[in-house]
Amino acid sequence: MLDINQLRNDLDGVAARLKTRKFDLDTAAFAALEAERKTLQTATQELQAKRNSVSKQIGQAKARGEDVAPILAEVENLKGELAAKEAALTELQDKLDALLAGIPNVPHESVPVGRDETENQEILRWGTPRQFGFEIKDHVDLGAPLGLDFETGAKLSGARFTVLRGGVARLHRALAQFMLNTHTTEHGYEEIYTPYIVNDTALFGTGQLPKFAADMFKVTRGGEESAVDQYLISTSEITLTNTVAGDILKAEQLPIKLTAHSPCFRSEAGSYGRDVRGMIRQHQFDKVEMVQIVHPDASFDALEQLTGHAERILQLLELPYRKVLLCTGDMGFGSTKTYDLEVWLPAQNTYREISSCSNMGAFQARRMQARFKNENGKNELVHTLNGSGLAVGRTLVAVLENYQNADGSITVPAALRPYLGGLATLQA
RNA sequence: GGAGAGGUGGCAGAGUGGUUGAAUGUACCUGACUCGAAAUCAGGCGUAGGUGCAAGCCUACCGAGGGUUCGAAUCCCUCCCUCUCCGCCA
Repeated sequence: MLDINQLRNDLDGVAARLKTRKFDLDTAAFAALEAERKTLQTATQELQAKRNSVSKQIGQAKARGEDVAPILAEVENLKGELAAKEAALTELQDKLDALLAGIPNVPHESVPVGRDETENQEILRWGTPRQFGFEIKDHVDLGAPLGLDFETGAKLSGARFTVLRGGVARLHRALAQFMLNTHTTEHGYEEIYTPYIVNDTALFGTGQLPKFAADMFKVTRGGEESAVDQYLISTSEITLTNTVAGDILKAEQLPIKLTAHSPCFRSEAGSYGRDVRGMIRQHQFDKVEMVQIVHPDASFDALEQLTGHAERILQLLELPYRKVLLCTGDMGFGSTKTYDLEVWLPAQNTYREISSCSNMGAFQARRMQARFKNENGKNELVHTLNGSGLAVGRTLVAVLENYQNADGSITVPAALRPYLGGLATLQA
Protein backbone atom coordinates (compact mmCIF):
# COMPACT_ATOMS: atom_id res chain seq x y z
CA MET A 1 0.00 0.00 0.00
CA LEU A 2 1.24 3.44 -0.85
CA ASP A 3 1.49 6.29 1.61
CA ILE A 4 -1.68 8.32 1.15
CA ASN A 5 0.30 11.48 1.89
CA GLN A 6 2.50 10.73 -1.09
CA LEU A 7 -0.63 10.69 -3.24
CA ARG A 8 -1.93 13.91 -1.71
CA ASN A 9 1.35 15.72 -2.24
CA ASP A 10 2.38 14.39 -5.63
CA LEU A 11 -0.63 12.80 -7.28
CA ASP A 12 0.46 13.37 -10.88
CA GLY A 13 4.03 12.31 -10.21
CA VAL A 14 2.94 9.03 -8.65
CA ALA A 15 0.43 8.43 -11.43
CA ALA A 16 3.15 8.92 -14.05
CA ARG A 17 5.42 6.37 -12.39
CA LEU A 18 2.58 3.87 -11.99
CA LYS A 19 1.83 4.26 -15.67
CA THR A 20 5.25 2.73 -16.48
CA ARG A 21 3.99 -0.47 -14.88
CA LYS A 22 0.74 -0.36 -16.80
CA PHE A 23 -1.41 0.86 -13.95
CA ASP A 24 -3.80 3.70 -14.65
CA LEU A 25 -4.43 5.68 -11.52
CA ASP A 26 -7.68 7.60 -11.77
CA THR A 27 -6.28 10.85 -10.42
CA ALA A 28 -9.52 12.79 -10.89
CA ALA A 29 -11.47 10.21 -8.91
CA PHE A 30 -8.87 10.20 -6.17
CA ALA A 31 -8.69 13.98 -5.95
CA ALA A 32 -12.47 14.20 -5.79
CA LEU A 33 -12.70 11.59 -3.02
CA GLU A 34 -9.93 13.33 -1.11
CA ALA A 35 -11.59 16.73 -1.32
CA GLU A 36 -14.89 15.28 -0.21
CA ARG A 37 -13.22 13.42 2.63
CA LYS A 38 -11.57 16.57 3.87
CA THR A 39 -14.74 18.66 4.15
CA LEU A 40 -16.76 15.76 5.51
CA GLN A 41 -14.17 14.87 8.12
CA THR A 42 -13.84 18.44 9.34
CA ALA A 43 -17.61 18.82 9.59
CA THR A 44 -17.98 15.50 11.41
CA GLN A 45 -15.28 16.31 13.90
CA GLU A 46 -16.84 19.68 14.64
CA LEU A 47 -20.13 17.99 15.45
CA GLN A 48 -18.37 15.43 17.60
CA ALA A 49 -16.59 18.17 19.52
CA LYS A 50 -19.90 19.92 20.11
CA ARG A 51 -21.58 16.72 21.29
CA ASN A 52 -18.69 15.99 23.62
CA SER A 53 -18.75 19.39 25.26
CA VAL A 54 -22.52 19.38 25.71
CA SER A 55 -22.45 15.87 27.14
CA LYS A 56 -19.80 17.01 29.54
CA GLN A 57 -22.05 19.90 30.62
CA ILE A 58 -24.87 17.45 31.27
CA GLY A 59 -22.62 15.45 33.52
CA GLN A 60 -21.55 18.55 35.43
CA ALA A 61 -25.11 19.86 35.74
CA LYS A 62 -26.32 16.53 37.04
CA ALA A 63 -23.54 16.50 39.61
CA ARG A 64 -24.77 19.88 40.84
CA GLY A 65 -28.32 18.55 40.95
CA GLU A 66 -29.60 20.93 38.30
CA ASP A 67 -32.32 20.27 35.75
CA VAL A 68 -30.74 18.96 32.55
CA ALA A 69 -33.85 18.95 30.38
CA PRO A 70 -33.01 22.20 28.53
CA ILE A 71 -29.53 21.00 27.58
CA LEU A 72 -30.89 17.63 26.51
CA ALA A 73 -33.25 19.39 24.15
CA GLU A 74 -30.30 21.25 22.70
CA VAL A 75 -28.46 18.05 21.69
CA GLU A 76 -31.59 16.36 20.45
CA ASN A 77 -31.25 17.27 16.78
CA LEU A 78 -27.48 17.03 16.89
CA LYS A 79 -27.71 13.28 17.12
CA GLY A 80 -29.25 12.51 13.74
CA GLU A 81 -27.05 14.92 11.89
CA LEU A 82 -23.92 13.50 13.44
CA ALA A 83 -24.93 9.91 12.75
CA ALA A 84 -25.51 10.72 9.08
CA LYS A 85 -22.17 12.50 8.77
CA GLU A 86 -20.32 9.68 10.52
CA ALA A 87 -21.89 7.07 8.27
CA ALA A 88 -21.05 9.06 5.16
CA LEU A 89 -17.48 9.55 6.32
CA THR A 90 -17.02 5.85 7.04
CA GLU A 91 -18.32 4.97 3.61
CA LEU A 92 -15.99 7.46 2.01
CA GLN A 93 -13.00 6.21 3.99
CA ASP A 94 -13.78 2.66 2.95
CA LYS A 95 -13.83 3.76 -0.67
CA LEU A 96 -10.50 5.51 -0.30
CA ASP A 97 -9.00 2.52 1.51
CA ALA A 98 -10.19 0.14 -1.18
CA LEU A 99 -8.76 2.38 -3.88
CA LEU A 100 -5.47 2.62 -2.02
CA ALA A 101 -5.25 -1.12 -1.36
CA GLY A 102 -5.53 -1.79 -5.09
CA ILE A 103 -2.69 0.47 -6.17
CA PRO A 104 0.60 -1.32 -6.92
CA ASN A 105 3.95 -0.17 -5.59
CA VAL A 106 5.98 2.54 -7.29
CA PRO A 107 9.03 1.18 -9.16
CA HIS A 108 12.46 2.26 -7.95
CA GLU A 109 14.32 4.70 -10.19
CA SER A 110 16.95 2.08 -11.03
CA VAL A 111 14.31 -0.12 -12.67
CA PRO A 112 14.28 0.02 -16.49
CA VAL A 113 11.03 1.24 -17.99
CA GLY A 114 9.44 -1.36 -20.24
CA ARG A 115 6.19 -2.94 -21.32
CA ASP A 116 6.68 -6.66 -20.66
CA GLU A 117 9.23 -9.43 -20.15
CA THR A 118 10.85 -8.74 -23.54
CA GLU A 119 12.20 -5.49 -22.09
CA ASN A 120 13.73 -7.00 -18.97
CA GLN A 121 17.43 -6.32 -18.57
CA GLU A 122 19.85 -9.23 -18.42
CA ILE A 123 22.44 -8.55 -15.72
CA LEU A 124 24.66 -11.59 -16.05
CA ARG A 125 24.96 -15.18 -17.17
CA TRP A 126 26.67 -17.70 -14.95
CA GLY A 127 27.95 -21.10 -16.12
CA THR A 128 27.95 -22.58 -19.57
CA PRO A 129 25.13 -24.77 -20.83
CA ARG A 130 26.50 -28.25 -21.26
CA GLN A 131 27.05 -29.78 -24.70
CA PHE A 132 25.40 -33.20 -24.85
CA GLY A 133 26.83 -35.85 -27.15
CA PHE A 134 23.48 -37.60 -27.36
CA GLU A 135 19.79 -37.01 -27.92
CA ILE A 136 18.59 -35.31 -24.74
CA LYS A 137 15.27 -35.93 -22.99
CA ASP A 138 13.11 -33.52 -21.04
CA HIS A 139 12.42 -34.04 -17.34
CA VAL A 140 9.14 -35.82 -18.02
CA ASP A 141 10.74 -38.58 -20.03
CA LEU A 142 13.80 -38.69 -17.82
CA GLY A 143 11.78 -38.73 -14.63
CA ALA A 144 9.25 -41.41 -15.56
CA PRO A 145 11.51 -44.42 -14.91
CA LEU A 146 13.03 -42.69 -11.87
CA GLY A 147 9.76 -42.02 -10.03
CA LEU A 148 8.23 -38.87 -11.48
CA ASP A 149 4.60 -39.97 -11.62
CA PHE A 150 2.12 -37.59 -13.19
CA GLU A 151 -0.59 -40.20 -13.71
CA THR A 152 -0.97 -41.01 -10.05
CA GLY A 153 -0.86 -37.32 -9.20
CA ALA A 154 -3.74 -36.73 -11.59
CA LYS A 155 -5.64 -39.70 -10.22
CA LEU A 156 -5.38 -38.38 -6.68
CA SER A 157 -5.90 -34.70 -7.23
CA GLY A 158 -6.33 -33.79 -10.88
CA ALA A 159 -4.19 -31.91 -13.33
CA ARG A 160 -1.03 -30.16 -12.12
CA PHE A 161 -0.45 -32.44 -9.17
CA THR A 162 2.48 -34.82 -9.18
CA VAL A 163 3.57 -37.82 -7.17
CA LEU A 164 7.28 -38.33 -6.61
CA ARG A 165 8.58 -41.80 -5.84
CA GLY A 166 11.82 -43.40 -4.75
CA GLY A 167 14.99 -41.71 -5.95
CA VAL A 168 13.28 -38.63 -7.35
CA ALA A 169 11.37 -38.11 -4.11
CA ARG A 170 14.60 -38.42 -2.20
CA LEU A 171 16.42 -36.05 -4.54
CA HIS A 172 13.60 -33.55 -4.08
CA ARG A 173 13.94 -33.79 -0.31
CA ALA A 174 17.72 -33.50 -0.53
CA LEU A 175 17.42 -30.29 -2.53
CA ALA A 176 15.20 -28.66 0.08
CA GLN A 177 17.51 -29.74 2.91
CA PHE A 178 20.56 -28.49 1.06
CA MET A 179 19.00 -25.08 0.42
CA LEU A 180 17.79 -24.67 3.97
CA ASN A 181 21.14 -25.68 5.41
CA THR A 182 23.02 -23.32 3.15
CA HIS A 183 20.88 -20.33 4.08
CA THR A 184 21.01 -21.03 7.80
CA THR A 185 24.68 -21.93 8.13
CA GLU A 186 26.24 -19.70 5.45
CA HIS A 187 23.85 -16.81 4.94
CA GLY A 188 22.68 -16.12 8.49
CA TYR A 189 18.98 -16.85 8.19
CA GLU A 190 16.89 -18.22 11.03
CA GLU A 191 15.06 -21.38 10.09
CA ILE A 192 11.31 -21.11 10.57
CA TYR A 193 8.55 -23.68 10.39
CA THR A 194 5.27 -21.97 9.61
CA PRO A 195 1.55 -22.71 9.26
CA TYR A 196 0.36 -23.49 5.75
CA ILE A 197 -3.09 -22.07 6.38
CA VAL A 198 -3.42 -18.37 7.06
CA ASN A 199 -6.11 -15.81 7.86
CA ASP A 200 -7.14 -13.24 5.30
CA THR A 201 -5.48 -10.46 7.31
CA ALA A 202 -2.08 -12.06 6.71
CA LEU A 203 -2.80 -12.18 2.99
CA PHE A 204 -3.79 -8.54 3.02
CA GLY A 205 -0.51 -7.76 4.76
CA THR A 206 1.68 -9.21 2.05
CA GLY A 207 -0.60 -8.04 -0.76
CA GLN A 208 -2.24 -11.24 -2.06
CA LEU A 209 -5.60 -9.88 -0.98
CA PRO A 210 -7.86 -8.26 -1.97
CA LYS A 211 -6.67 -8.29 -5.57
CA PHE A 212 -5.42 -11.83 -6.15
CA ALA A 213 -7.95 -14.04 -4.37
CA ALA A 214 -8.42 -16.00 -7.60
CA ASP A 215 -4.86 -17.35 -7.34
CA MET A 216 -5.45 -18.78 -3.88
CA PHE A 217 -6.97 -21.96 -2.49
CA LYS A 218 -9.56 -21.14 0.15
CA VAL A 219 -10.24 -23.69 2.88
CA THR A 220 -13.20 -24.42 5.11
CA ARG A 221 -13.52 -26.10 8.46
CA GLY A 222 -15.81 -29.06 8.38
CA GLY A 223 -17.11 -27.77 5.06
CA GLU A 224 -18.63 -24.72 6.71
CA GLU A 225 -18.01 -21.06 6.06
CA SER A 226 -16.40 -19.46 9.08
CA ALA A 227 -16.27 -15.83 10.12
CA VAL A 228 -12.61 -15.55 9.20
CA ASP A 229 -11.59 -16.57 5.70
CA GLN A 230 -8.61 -18.90 5.58
CA TYR A 231 -6.40 -19.86 2.67
CA LEU A 232 -3.54 -22.20 1.86
CA ILE A 233 -0.33 -20.21 1.54
CA SER A 234 0.85 -19.56 -2.00
CA THR A 235 4.35 -18.93 -0.65
CA SER A 236 5.89 -18.85 2.82
CA GLU A 237 6.73 -15.20 2.11
CA ILE A 238 3.24 -14.69 3.56
CA THR A 239 3.93 -16.34 6.90
CA LEU A 240 7.55 -15.25 7.24
CA THR A 241 6.83 -11.61 6.47
CA ASN A 242 3.73 -11.49 8.63
CA THR A 243 5.67 -12.70 11.68
CA VAL A 244 6.34 -8.99 12.36
CA ALA A 245 2.84 -7.75 11.51
CA GLY A 246 1.67 -5.11 13.97
CA ASP A 247 5.03 -5.12 15.76
CA ILE A 248 7.12 -2.17 16.80
CA LEU A 249 10.65 -3.54 16.61
CA LYS A 250 13.80 -2.20 18.19
CA ALA A 251 16.28 -0.79 15.66
CA GLU A 252 18.93 -3.21 16.86
CA GLN A 253 16.71 -6.18 15.99
CA LEU A 254 17.13 -5.33 12.32
CA PRO A 255 17.83 -6.92 9.96
CA ILE A 256 15.67 -9.96 10.63
CA LYS A 257 16.49 -12.76 8.20
CA LEU A 258 14.13 -15.73 8.01
CA THR A 259 13.98 -18.81 5.85
CA ALA A 260 11.50 -21.64 5.56
CA HIS A 261 10.83 -24.71 3.46
CA SER A 262 7.16 -25.05 2.71
CA PRO A 263 4.69 -26.28 0.18
CA CYS A 264 3.04 -23.54 -1.89
CA PHE A 265 -0.48 -23.80 -3.24
CA ARG A 266 -1.54 -21.81 -6.27
CA SER A 267 -4.70 -22.07 -8.23
CA GLU A 268 -3.18 -19.96 -11.06
CA ALA A 269 -6.60 -19.42 -12.55
CA GLY A 270 -5.24 -17.40 -15.41
CA SER A 271 -2.46 -19.69 -16.50
CA TYR A 272 -4.25 -22.66 -18.01
CA GLY A 273 -2.64 -23.71 -21.26
CA ARG A 274 0.86 -22.67 -20.20
CA ASP A 275 3.42 -25.30 -19.25
CA VAL A 276 0.86 -28.07 -19.28
CA ARG A 277 3.56 -30.70 -19.69
CA GLY A 278 5.72 -31.65 -16.74
CA MET A 279 6.14 -30.14 -13.30
CA ILE A 280 7.08 -26.59 -14.24
CA ARG A 281 3.71 -25.20 -13.20
CA GLN A 282 1.88 -27.04 -10.43
CA HIS A 283 -0.94 -26.32 -8.03
CA GLN A 284 1.33 -27.56 -5.24
CA PHE A 285 5.08 -27.17 -5.15
CA ASP A 286 7.79 -26.83 -2.54
CA LYS A 287 9.89 -23.75 -2.09
CA VAL A 288 12.61 -22.56 0.23
CA GLU A 289 11.89 -18.91 0.85
CA MET A 290 14.07 -16.13 2.21
CA VAL A 291 12.61 -13.03 3.86
CA GLN A 292 14.38 -10.00 5.28
CA ILE A 293 12.94 -7.31 7.50
CA VAL A 294 15.31 -4.36 7.29
CA HIS A 295 15.94 -0.69 8.05
CA PRO A 296 14.59 1.47 5.20
CA ASP A 297 18.07 2.77 4.36
CA ALA A 298 19.37 -0.77 3.89
CA SER A 299 16.77 -2.36 1.68
CA PHE A 300 18.38 -1.98 -1.72
CA ASP A 301 21.70 -3.31 -0.45
CA ALA A 302 19.78 -6.14 1.14
CA LEU A 303 18.16 -6.94 -2.21
CA GLU A 304 21.58 -7.44 -3.78
CA GLN A 305 22.62 -9.70 -0.90
CA LEU A 306 19.43 -11.71 -0.87
CA THR A 307 19.60 -12.25 -4.63
CA GLY A 308 23.19 -13.37 -4.14
CA HIS A 309 22.03 -15.94 -1.58
CA ALA A 310 19.67 -17.44 -4.16
CA GLU A 311 22.41 -17.36 -6.80
CA ARG A 312 24.72 -19.17 -4.43
CA ILE A 313 22.41 -22.20 -4.46
CA LEU A 314 22.52 -22.38 -8.25
CA GLN A 315 26.27 -21.97 -8.21
CA LEU A 316 26.79 -24.72 -5.64
CA LEU A 317 24.58 -26.98 -7.73
CA GLU A 318 26.55 -25.89 -10.80
CA LEU A 319 23.43 -25.07 -12.74
CA PRO A 320 23.84 -22.41 -15.47
CA TYR A 321 21.57 -19.44 -14.94
CA ARG A 322 21.05 -15.85 -15.85
CA LYS A 323 20.10 -12.93 -13.67
CA VAL A 324 17.47 -10.57 -15.00
CA LEU A 325 16.36 -7.19 -13.74
CA LEU A 326 12.65 -6.96 -14.35
CA CYS A 327 11.39 -3.89 -16.19
CA THR A 328 8.55 -1.78 -14.79
CA GLY A 329 5.90 -3.58 -16.84
CA ASP A 330 6.85 -7.08 -15.63
CA MET A 331 7.15 -6.50 -11.89
CA GLY A 332 4.88 -7.95 -9.23
CA PHE A 333 2.19 -5.93 -7.46
CA GLY A 334 4.07 -4.91 -4.33
CA SER A 335 7.63 -4.72 -5.58
CA THR A 336 9.86 -1.68 -6.01
CA LYS A 337 12.56 -3.73 -7.72
CA THR A 338 12.83 -7.37 -8.68
CA TYR A 339 15.56 -9.68 -9.93
CA ASP A 340 14.55 -12.96 -11.49
CA LEU A 341 16.96 -15.86 -11.65
CA GLU A 342 16.41 -18.13 -14.62
CA VAL A 343 17.93 -21.58 -14.77
CA TRP A 344 19.03 -23.23 -17.99
CA LEU A 345 16.70 -26.02 -19.11
CA PRO A 346 18.39 -27.88 -21.98
CA ALA A 347 15.26 -29.66 -23.20
CA GLN A 348 13.48 -26.32 -23.59
CA ASN A 349 16.70 -24.78 -24.88
CA THR A 350 16.01 -21.72 -22.76
CA TYR A 351 16.29 -20.14 -19.32
CA ARG A 352 13.26 -20.52 -17.05
CA GLU A 353 12.41 -18.62 -13.86
CA ILE A 354 13.49 -20.43 -10.72
CA SER A 355 13.69 -17.53 -8.27
CA SER A 356 12.26 -14.07 -7.91
CA CYS A 357 13.84 -11.67 -5.43
CA SER A 358 12.08 -8.43 -4.57
CA ASN A 359 12.42 -5.38 -2.41
CA MET A 360 8.89 -4.46 -1.37
CA GLY A 361 9.97 -1.23 0.32
CA ALA A 362 7.38 -0.11 2.88
CA PHE A 363 4.51 -1.48 0.80
CA GLN A 364 3.87 -4.59 2.88
CA ALA A 365 5.04 -2.98 6.12
CA ARG A 366 2.34 -0.32 5.75
CA ARG A 367 -0.34 -2.93 5.15
CA MET A 368 0.89 -4.97 8.14
CA GLN A 369 1.76 -1.94 10.30
CA ALA A 370 5.23 -3.37 10.91
CA ARG A 371 7.42 -0.65 12.38
CA PHE A 372 10.59 0.00 14.34
CA LYS A 373 11.71 2.79 16.69
CA ASN A 374 14.11 4.88 14.66
CA GLU A 375 17.06 6.97 15.81
CA ASN A 376 14.73 9.81 16.83
CA GLY A 377 12.49 7.54 18.86
CA LYS A 378 9.80 7.74 16.19
CA ASN A 379 7.93 4.73 14.86
CA GLU A 380 8.89 4.16 11.25
CA LEU A 381 7.81 1.49 8.78
CA VAL A 382 10.36 -1.23 8.10
CA HIS A 383 11.18 -2.44 4.61
CA THR A 384 10.56 -6.05 3.60
CA LEU A 385 12.22 -8.26 1.03
CA ASN A 386 11.63 -11.75 -0.15
CA GLY A 387 13.08 -14.20 -2.61
CA SER A 388 12.93 -17.84 -3.54
CA GLY A 389 16.02 -19.69 -2.63
CA LEU A 390 14.90 -21.70 -4.59
CA ALA A 391 11.73 -23.21 -6.02
CA VAL A 392 12.42 -26.85 -5.19
CA GLY A 393 10.30 -28.47 -7.91
CA ARG A 394 11.86 -26.43 -10.67
CA THR A 395 15.31 -27.07 -9.26
CA LEU A 396 14.55 -30.77 -9.44
CA VAL A 397 13.60 -30.33 -13.10
CA ALA A 398 16.83 -28.42 -13.74
CA VAL A 399 18.98 -31.07 -12.06
CA LEU A 400 17.32 -33.88 -14.01
CA GLU A 401 17.74 -32.18 -17.35
CA ASN A 402 21.22 -30.71 -16.87
CA TYR A 403 22.73 -33.78 -15.23
CA GLN A 404 21.26 -36.43 -17.51
CA ASN A 405 23.40 -39.14 -19.02
CA ALA A 406 23.01 -41.04 -22.29
CA ASP A 407 21.62 -44.09 -20.49
CA GLY A 408 18.89 -42.05 -18.78
CA SER A 409 20.61 -41.97 -15.40
CA ILE A 410 21.24 -38.74 -13.52
CA THR A 411 24.58 -37.72 -12.08
CA VAL A 412 24.01 -36.31 -8.60
CA PRO A 413 25.52 -32.82 -8.20
CA ALA A 414 28.49 -32.98 -5.82
CA ALA A 415 26.88 -30.59 -3.35
CA LEU A 416 23.89 -32.90 -2.93
CA ARG A 417 25.71 -36.18 -2.40
CA PRO A 418 26.08 -35.76 1.37
CA TYR A 419 22.28 -35.54 1.51
CA LEU A 420 21.88 -38.78 -0.42
CA GLY A 421 24.23 -40.96 1.54
CA GLY A 422 27.03 -40.31 -0.93
CA LEU A 423 25.03 -41.48 -3.94
CA ALA A 424 26.73 -40.36 -7.17
CA THR A 425 24.27 -41.54 -9.78
CA LEU A 426 20.51 -41.84 -9.76
CA GLN A 427 19.17 -44.62 -11.90
CA ALA A 428 16.03 -46.65 -12.35
C1' G B 1 -16.65 -31.12 20.68
C1' G B 2 -18.40 -29.68 26.08
C1' A B 3 -17.85 -26.40 30.67
C1' G B 4 -15.69 -22.12 32.85
C1' A B 5 -12.38 -17.59 33.26
C1' G B 6 -10.36 -13.59 30.78
C1' G B 7 -8.56 -9.80 26.85
C1' U B 8 -7.06 -2.06 29.51
C1' G B 9 -0.72 1.90 27.82
C1' G B 10 6.54 -1.34 26.99
C1' C B 11 5.20 -4.54 31.30
C1' A B 12 2.16 -5.25 35.77
C1' G B 13 -2.52 -3.68 37.23
C1' A B 14 -7.04 -0.27 38.92
C1' G B 15 -11.36 1.22 36.88
C1' U B 16 -19.17 -1.47 36.16
C1' G B 17 -22.56 4.90 32.66
C1' G B 18 -20.60 11.40 33.39
C1' U B 19 -14.71 16.78 33.27
C1' U B 20 -11.19 8.81 32.34
C1' G B 21 -6.81 8.91 27.03
C1' A B 22 -7.46 6.25 31.29
C1' A B 23 -5.41 5.74 38.80
C1' U B 24 -1.12 3.31 40.79
C1' G B 25 3.43 0.69 40.32
C1' U B 26 7.42 -0.38 37.10
C1' A B 27 10.44 0.52 32.81
C1' C B 28 12.23 4.60 29.87
C1' C B 29 13.81 10.06 28.94
C1' U B 30 15.19 15.05 31.00
C1' G B 31 16.63 18.00 35.14
C1' A B 32 18.27 18.58 40.49
C1' C B 33 21.55 16.36 44.21
C1' U B 34 26.74 13.58 43.50
C1' C B 35 33.69 13.51 41.88
C1' G B 36 30.71 9.65 39.45
C1' A B 37 26.98 6.01 40.22
C1' A B 38 23.00 4.15 43.22
C1' A B 39 19.12 6.00 46.10
C1' U B 40 15.95 10.29 46.45
C1' C B 41 13.16 14.53 44.49
C1' A B 42 10.79 17.31 40.21
C1' G B 43 9.06 17.05 35.29
C1' G B 44 8.14 14.28 30.86
C1' C B 45 6.73 9.79 28.48
C1' G B 46 0.81 5.91 23.66
C1' U B 47 -1.03 5.52 18.44
C1' A B 48 -3.50 7.36 14.19
C1' G B 49 -5.90 11.39 11.85
C1' G B 50 -7.82 16.57 10.95
C1' U B 51 -6.59 21.78 11.07
C1' G B 52 -2.90 25.65 11.44
C1' C B 53 3.25 29.17 9.30
C1' A B 54 3.71 27.82 14.28
C1' A B 55 2.51 27.40 19.51
C1' G B 56 -1.64 24.95 19.66
C1' C B 57 -6.61 23.31 19.05
C1' C B 58 -9.83 19.27 17.66
C1' U B 59 -11.29 13.93 16.57
C1' A B 60 -10.82 8.68 17.10
C1' C B 61 -8.71 4.49 19.60
C1' C B 62 -9.25 0.22 26.48
C1' G B 63 -9.15 -7.57 21.40
C1' A B 64 -12.47 -6.61 16.48
C1' G B 65 -17.18 -5.14 14.61
C1' G B 66 -22.22 -3.61 15.55
C1' G B 67 -26.05 -1.67 19.12
C1' U B 68 -28.35 1.19 23.47
C1' U B 69 -27.53 6.39 25.45
C1' C B 70 -27.22 13.39 25.50
C1' G B 71 -22.74 10.65 27.12
C1' A B 72 -19.67 3.78 26.89
C1' A B 73 -13.27 1.01 28.96
C1' U B 74 -17.90 0.40 31.86
C1' C B 75 -24.54 -2.03 29.55
C1' C B 76 -26.32 -5.45 25.17
C1' C B 77 -25.21 -8.58 20.59
C1' U B 78 -21.78 -11.08 17.12
C1' C B 79 -16.93 -12.56 16.11
C1' C B 80 -11.59 -13.35 17.17
C1' C B 81 -7.86 -14.67 20.58
C1' U B 82 -5.69 -16.48 25.36
C1' C B 83 -5.96 -19.52 29.79
C1' U B 84 -8.10 -23.76 32.97
C1' C B 85 -10.79 -28.46 33.17
C1' C B 86 -13.13 -32.66 30.41
C1' G B 87 -13.47 -35.41 25.72
C1' C B 88 -11.00 -36.73 21.10
C1' C B 89 -6.54 -36.99 18.46
C1' A B 90 -0.70 -37.25 16.06
